[in-house]
Amino acid sequence: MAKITIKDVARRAGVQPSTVSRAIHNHPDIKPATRARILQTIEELGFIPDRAAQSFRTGKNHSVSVMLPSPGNDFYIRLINAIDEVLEQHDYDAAVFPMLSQRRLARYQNPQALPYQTDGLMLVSLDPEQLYDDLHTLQGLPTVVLEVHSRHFDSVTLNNPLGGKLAAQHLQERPAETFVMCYAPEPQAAGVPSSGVFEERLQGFLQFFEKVGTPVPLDHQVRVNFDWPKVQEAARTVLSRRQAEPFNVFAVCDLFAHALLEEIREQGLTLGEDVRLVGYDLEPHPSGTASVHQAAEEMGRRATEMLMERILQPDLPIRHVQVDPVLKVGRS
Amino acid sequence: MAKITIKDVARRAGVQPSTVSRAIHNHPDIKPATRARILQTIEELGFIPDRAAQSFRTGKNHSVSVMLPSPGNDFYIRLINAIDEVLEQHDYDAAVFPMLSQRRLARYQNPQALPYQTDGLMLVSLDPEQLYDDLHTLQGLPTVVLEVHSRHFDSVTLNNPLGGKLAAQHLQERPAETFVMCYAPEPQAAGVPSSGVFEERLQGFLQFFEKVGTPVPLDHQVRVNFDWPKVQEAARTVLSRRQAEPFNVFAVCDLFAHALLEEIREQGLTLGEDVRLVGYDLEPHPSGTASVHQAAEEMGRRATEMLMERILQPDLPIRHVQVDPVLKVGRS
DNA sequence: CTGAAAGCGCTAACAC
DNA sequence: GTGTTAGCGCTTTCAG
Repeated sequence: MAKITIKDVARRAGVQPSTVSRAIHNHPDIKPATRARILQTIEELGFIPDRAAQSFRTGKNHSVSVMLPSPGNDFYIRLINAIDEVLEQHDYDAAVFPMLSQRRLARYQNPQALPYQTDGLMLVSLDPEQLYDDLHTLQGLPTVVLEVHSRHFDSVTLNNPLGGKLAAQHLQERPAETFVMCYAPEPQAAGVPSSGVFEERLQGFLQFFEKVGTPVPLDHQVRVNFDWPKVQEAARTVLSRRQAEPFNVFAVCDLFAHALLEEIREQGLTLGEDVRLVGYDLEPHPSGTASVHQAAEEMGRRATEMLMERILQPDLPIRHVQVDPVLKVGRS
Repeated sequence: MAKITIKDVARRAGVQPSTVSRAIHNHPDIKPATRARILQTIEELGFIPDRAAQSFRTGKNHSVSVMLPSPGNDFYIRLINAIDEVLEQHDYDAAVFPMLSQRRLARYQNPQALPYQTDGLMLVSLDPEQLYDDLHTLQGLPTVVLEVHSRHFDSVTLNNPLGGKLAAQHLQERPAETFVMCYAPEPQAAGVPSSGVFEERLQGFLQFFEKVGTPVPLDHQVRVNFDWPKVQEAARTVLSRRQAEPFNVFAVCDLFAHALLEEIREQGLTLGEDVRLVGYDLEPHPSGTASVHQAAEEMGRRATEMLMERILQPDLPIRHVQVDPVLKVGRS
């Protein structure tokens, strides 16, 4: 029961190993009949090409690594699915590397670590400058950065200021007292997602209202970090500061929106009537709310296509793509 | 700027390639001085061994795949960290494959798919019999199954009946009307975690009370699936059926416990006094509750060690390990 | 269209 | 303790 190699197939089919190789890879210069016969033999013997030998020989292993903070939230799942879809078309596969621990952070400083044993790397919500002590770790590995802008690598970012602006426009068409629940940056945990995106959303939001001459006062901007009890408290604060119904709220991320939704329900307010809430990537999308929809799918597709191109042509100039969100309005 | 190989190092250090190889791998039969000189040269040239060539040659790539339903929850994070820790000691690395989509499910039927290009496989909360149309997909790849029992592979399971029993014991020491919020299986989504674990917990719980002569009546067993609004409703149902305080509740999973906690808070009840809640792997662990603590870390460690052993000795008999949970009582 | 042959980079058995 | 050598399985020229 020794390993079946390309030689065994060749012998059995009465051809040379090189011809078997051509058959496997749909090489044009092969007579269909020969090809069919070889594939037949492959079936019979249950031959499976040795991928280690293939990647050794060709220098490609048809896989890419996706590094991200910690998956499981809806945005990342949609993103990974989009990536998978494009990769599949290129006959590639994705391995996921969630940066769950300090141990991994340290381990992956080493250029020999597993994530870099692929043909390409996608860094999601991770800033390479913060992640790596020395960018040299990536040794010229084809890389594209998602959700973060980078000078050194291809990148796909979301137009966060536009997201804020869309939220603002929506609310401005429904004039009322307007609040925003925004993110208060903390001492940065090493290598984790740059909080810049929330600030960008906020600024896009504030700037719109400034331009139209109705700036959002400071005490209508409630800042909080990601500590759930504090988030709940902040949601209560927002509601307590309102003068009357209806009033408007923009939540820069879904965690904040969920806290608000809970509080709104408890106080017996009606969404879309008493309070107009605009969230970010709300899922499920409750009626009576609006939500800036992040184009996770488009971001994933674009990034994957860029990566595939760079794998084929490593010397391409660096490219940056920005993807626009759209506003989704729940039917009320 | 051609690729630096072991030959370049050998030439520069005035030795043969084989000696360089020995230096890299801490082979005992090498003079410390020679070794030092070679390592020095490796530094100078910035040589990095070609992993593709190494795995081709040795048939090992020092990595294992971890397949799981969808990560992100606390249990899987703890598990992966534990796995990482043991792997690191063996100079191994883990690649994670979350089964996020039907596409992946289909793709990974193919024995040539990426997850199987490693030295070993860990299947977490996934039953190989359901996952694979044909177990032959795994082609004798060293495999260990976690959280699911398997006849064909090494496995590490949690003692779920004991978990239920521990919960029951705890509540029985605090006599009161006792409820349980348990899982109602739905038409099974293909390949996803067997719901059996919840049933096992429930049965352990019920059997204990039966044995001590105070069985839990049927209308005190509230069944619900994983749909959040329905879970909230079920939590309300539990509370509405109580006759008086104090009363006891066992929640077979953290989702249910969270719904109960929310409801308890809203009704202004006091944990540990009005209501004694026993959850499963509650995180954070609120005071006034008890929680069956699943030994994610121990499970991860044991499984990884088993896998390492099997990689070294593929012909070992199949082994099954069961890990006991412990009850953690929050200080009230 | 197919065959012949070289060799990718590394390791391990054996020789000395 | 180190050198010599063969070869892992596959792809890819180059010849015919």
